[in-house]
This record gives sequence, C-alpha cells and structure tokens, in this order.
Amino acid sequence: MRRILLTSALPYANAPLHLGHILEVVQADVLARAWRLAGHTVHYICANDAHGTPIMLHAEKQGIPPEALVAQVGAEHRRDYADFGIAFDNFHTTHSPENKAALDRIFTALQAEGHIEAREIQQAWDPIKGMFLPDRYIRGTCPRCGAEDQYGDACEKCGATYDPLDLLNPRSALTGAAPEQKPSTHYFFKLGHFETFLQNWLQQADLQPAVRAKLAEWFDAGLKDWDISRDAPYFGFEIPGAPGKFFYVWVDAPMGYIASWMDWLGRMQPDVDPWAAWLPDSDTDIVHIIGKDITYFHALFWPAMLQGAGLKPPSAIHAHGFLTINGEKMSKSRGTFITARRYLEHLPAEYLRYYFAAKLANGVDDMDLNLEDFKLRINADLIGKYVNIAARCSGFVQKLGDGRLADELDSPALVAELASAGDAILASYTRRDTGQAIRQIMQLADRANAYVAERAPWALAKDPGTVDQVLPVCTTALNLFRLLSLYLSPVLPETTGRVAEWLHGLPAWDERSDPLVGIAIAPYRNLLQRVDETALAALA
RNA sequence: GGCUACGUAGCUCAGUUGGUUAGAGCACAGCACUCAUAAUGCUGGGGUCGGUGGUUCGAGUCCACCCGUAGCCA
Repeated sequence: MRRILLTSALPYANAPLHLGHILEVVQADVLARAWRLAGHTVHYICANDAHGTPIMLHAEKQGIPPEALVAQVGAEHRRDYADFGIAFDNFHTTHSPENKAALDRIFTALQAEGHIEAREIQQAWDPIKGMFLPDRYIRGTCPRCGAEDQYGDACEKCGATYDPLDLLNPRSALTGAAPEQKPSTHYFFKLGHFETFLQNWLQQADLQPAVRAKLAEWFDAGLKDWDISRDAPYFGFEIPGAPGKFFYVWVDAPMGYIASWMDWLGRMQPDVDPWAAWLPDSDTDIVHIIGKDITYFHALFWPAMLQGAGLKPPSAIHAHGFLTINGEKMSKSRGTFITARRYLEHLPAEYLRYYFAAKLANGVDDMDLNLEDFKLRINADLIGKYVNIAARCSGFVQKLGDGRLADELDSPALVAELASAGDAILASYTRRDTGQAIRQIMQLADRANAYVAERAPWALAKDPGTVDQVLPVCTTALNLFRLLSLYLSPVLPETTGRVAEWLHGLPAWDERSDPLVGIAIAPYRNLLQRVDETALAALA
C-alpha cells in the first residue's frame, strides 16, 4: 500500500473560484477517493496562494490590509470547495508561519550551496506610485506589429514576447505615467545547476508524454537563471538579510504544499517530523495535479529547488487542460465566466462532478462544458441508467416482499461479474483515466438494465406460476445497483452516501462479492432529479 | 514569431507497439415493453479519421508542409 501526498494547485486569493478551478479539484478529489478505495493512504492537501502584487493592489483599492483580503477570499474558497464535495485533508495558506519556515529552510540551504546569486538589473519604475512595475502592469505599443495597449511582456495581437523596455510609448497601468528605468538588486536561482538532475528526474518521474515533450523544449533552449526577488512594496516574505527585498510569489507558492502538510501534522500528529515526507528517503509519493499553464513552475523550478535543498522532488505531476464553456474561453465580457458559487446557486454540485469525471482523461486536452451535452449526459447516465435501476425494482420489493429482499439471488453470476469488473474500474481511476472508468461503469449499468428487461419482473408478477421469481430478480438488480454505487462513490460521494444509508452501507472493496440478501430495506426515495431546464438556462 | 499538444460520425469522446469491411454513449429512425423521473430493451441509418504530399505490401495510427484551437516563452 502506498502513502501519497496529493495536491491540487493553489488558487490565487484574489478572486472567486470559477469552474476551471473546480475541474482541477474534482479530478484530484476523485483520484484521492479512488486511491483510498484501493487501500492506499492518501492525504489531499491544498492552500491559498496569498502573495504578490495583484493581491497587494487589490487590497489597497478596497482599503483593507492584504491579510484581510486573503482571509476573506480564502473563506469563500473553502466554502465553494466544501460545497463541491472536495474533501481536502487540509486547506492552508501561503501567508502562514509554516510557509515562512519552509521557505527559510529551503532558501537557506540553496544559498549555502551556492545556488543563489545577487546582481543588479534595470527595472521599470512608476515615479508617481513610487514602485517597481511588474511586466503585466506596463502597457504600450507592440514593437513588432504596432498593436496598441499591449502588456509589457507579450503582444496579444501578434504573439510576440519581449522585454517591457522594448515597448513603444510605455505607460504604467496604475498611474498612466511613463515608467523610468531604475537599477535594483535582484536575487536569482541558478536553475542551470540542476540540468543533469532534472534530466534524470523527468525520466523516472510519473509524467505525461506531453509534459515530457514540453520539458525537453526548455532544456533545448537552455536553462536560465530565475529572478526570485521583488522590491518593496510587495506582499510576501522578506528575503533574509536583504531588507526591502521580497520573495517572488511563485517561490513560496509551491512551498504552500509543504506548509499545508506541516499545519495538518502539527494539529493531527504533532509527534511526527513535519519534514519526514519530504526527505530523500521518504516512502511517501508526492503527486501534484496542476493546470497545463503552470507546468513550468512545477516541473522545473520546484523539483530543482527541492533537490537543491536536499529534499525529495515530486513523484508525479499531472497536468490538465483548460475549461471552455459552450466551446468558448471563459470570459467575463462574453458572459461565459461561471463562478463556482453561481453554478451552485442553480444546480447540484454532483452533476458537475459527474460531467467532469466522465470527460476527464489522462491527457492535457482542454475540456468543453457544453450545457446541452451536460443536460443530456446527466439525464441519460445518472437518471436513465444508474438511478433507474433502483427506482424500477424497489417497488416490487415493497409490494411483494413487504420491504424484505429475497434470500437468494436470481443471477449470482451477474452479480459476480459486476463485482469482478471493479478491479478494472479502479485501475482506470488510479491511472487518472476517469472517463474510461465512467464508461466502464455505464456499460455495467446497461447490463443491469438489460437484465431487468430480460427477466421482466412486472410480467413475472402477473403469473402465479412465476411470481416467486420477482423478488430474487429485484434483489439481484438492487445488488447490481449497490455495486454501481460503490464504483461511482469517488465521483458522487453525496449521492452514493444516501444509497449507503438506504442499503445498509456500501460494501467494503474486498467484500463487494458478498450480496445483500434477506434483509429489510426502506422504501426507495428519489435519489436524483433530472436537470432542471430553467436552472440550466439561468446559468448560460 | 518559436515551441508543445490537440483537430475521428449532428454532439461528447475511445482507438494499445501502423494490418482484415473505423468503435462507444448521446441525438435521430423503426419495433417492443409499460416496473421506472416519457425512464428501459432490441434493430438500424450516419464518418473520404482537419487539408495536401510522402514513407510502406498496408496509415486515423509514422514523416513533411499547410489550416484551425489551446498553452508556454522563466
């Protein structure tokens, strides 16, 4: 049995969660639950990404301290996640003493080993605001194609990337002032020191082919030093021995994984060394679920920093694609930006969990949330196939069996078949091919419905010569339903939890071959409603 | 602009190391059934696998170029 530390990417504590965030955590949560079914020990941890210029400026605009903004947004994030059934073992924040401790240990070690270098560079400076400007806060005309009002690092029109110094007619996005050039001492992480290590690591780590291909590209381009410092004013941690210099948010962000783990251990298992899982000889697998846009930080800087600090690099990094809505990028102006909260105001969380799960595969492809497809899929799979099995059989148990299941199954072979199919399903889940798992489960649901249609308990019930067969048939079908519920439990914990209450618990994984027979069950109560058209329309 | 990935039936997606007439679910059509939230079962129609060229006895699967989409460029 494995010990696994599972993470999803830290959401930035600047804005509400949207459905793209939910796609990621659903993936991670399903994986965590599936691994637990398989008997592994999984700790699923996450945290708020609390630092950086955008948060500092946002808080300033609201007239509150950044700590207050982060706390407030963090509380909203927690609530949204909880309402989507995301069962973190811990959700912490990077603005915490634990994270400061993690950062100090790692930075000190990197510095001691000569992996940090300080040197002076030229930076854009806003003379009115009195601060250095991140590239994103400088706008101007693209030096290549002449497009106006482009960001300081890249042109959205022609795709060119450049230095903000190259921009024509540069302006501060904060004050409109023309930025000046000022020298400043910055600290750099010598990523190039880790080329050999990274080359080896990417061979043995559990990575997708597309991620490996992307990494190879960066090696070909040569590993450059990474600027890890920012000048005050900045919301973050100050660099030791360098007053007025702060760690760039992306330095302490991944350390939030460690901080969250430390925080959890400190409260739950204070005797355990919080670093144990991250030491080189640790038997804990560290698995990161991330969006494809941040592969760079997780697969290059992060393992290198850990290695440089004498810690264990990640065992696996799994990148996923982006979410589009009805084929379009999520965009506030186009009305395709759906926050997690807005979805929850209209539709049940588990519908979206199921839809995402059904379409997730072990690749980096983008996923489209097509609302018409969503409706058809939920209605067809969850109501028409899955829940239908329980709904169509339980009435007979009440009418003919007085609520008591038969002592014998009509088809033990079919129940055994579904029970043995579980291993392949679990394998699909843990391979992160959740869509495959769902296809396998729905195929079994089809088998169950075909079985009921073939045995036709309603017809058996009409003939005194066959009426005795009705209960064994329905008991068989309900056992199939119970197995399907077990298989769906990583995706639909709440619904299958209600099934568990109804059917005297779901079987333990290793005991799923034991049928539920000869026992009284309560009358069936509706488990899921069809997708409400009005609610769906309100979402779009 | 460079790079990486993706582009398969109306929709959403599978297609293992290239090998006989390209698969599934949904949608659609017909039939059956009426236990079930108009749910279910059976049968069927539907694709020159983004385009062009190439390698091969043979390519959705390999190569080149082009088009489109997404992300990255520290």
